[in-house]
Amino acid sequence: MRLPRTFFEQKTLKVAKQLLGCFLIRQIGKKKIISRIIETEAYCGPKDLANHASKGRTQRTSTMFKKAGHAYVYLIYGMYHCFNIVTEKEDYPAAVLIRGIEITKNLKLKTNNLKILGPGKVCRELKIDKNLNGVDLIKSKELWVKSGVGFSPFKIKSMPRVGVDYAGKWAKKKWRFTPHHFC
DNA sequence: CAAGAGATCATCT
DNA sequence: GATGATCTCTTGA
Repeated sequence: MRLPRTFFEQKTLKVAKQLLGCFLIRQIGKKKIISRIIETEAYCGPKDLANHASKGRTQRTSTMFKKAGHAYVYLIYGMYHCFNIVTEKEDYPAAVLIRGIEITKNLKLKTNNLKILGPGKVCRELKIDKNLNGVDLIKSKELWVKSGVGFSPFKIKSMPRVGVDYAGKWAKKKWRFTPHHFC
């Protein structure tokens, strides 16, 4: 079933971990792309210097201040999009970046699946662009998340986030999550 | 195989 | 006018 808003209103770190193994559904016209989330990164609140919104509310980051469950999509390095899901309460800037997915080509989840690692590649594969910025994943017919089998919490590996060296001590936080067997 | 540079533009100063 | 939550290709050992 589709994940309810209450799921995304939990603590960002918890959402990031629980999203692993959930299904990400992208509906384009009559085509449906079903994928499973296999890597996430947490961006928690205004104090997190790696978070765009740590410098305050601007036009770009205003999406992150929305209610939990909205999509935050932005363009990076002029050519790649990154897809985040807003978490926690309204007016609190926090989000989970979707870094990696696995396309499920058949209903059996074992083989024949294509792994997409890297936020830029995820968006290219799912045709996510800034038109989807601000979309409500609770209501959207184009993009939403379903609960999945999930991975055991004990198999989740955490590591430092990527590309955020400028964030000082926040850069060392192990807020990047992936199931253990993908490392 | 590792390392480095280029592509390319919305957003903020 | 500078820069970035990236990716890919090219270079060179």
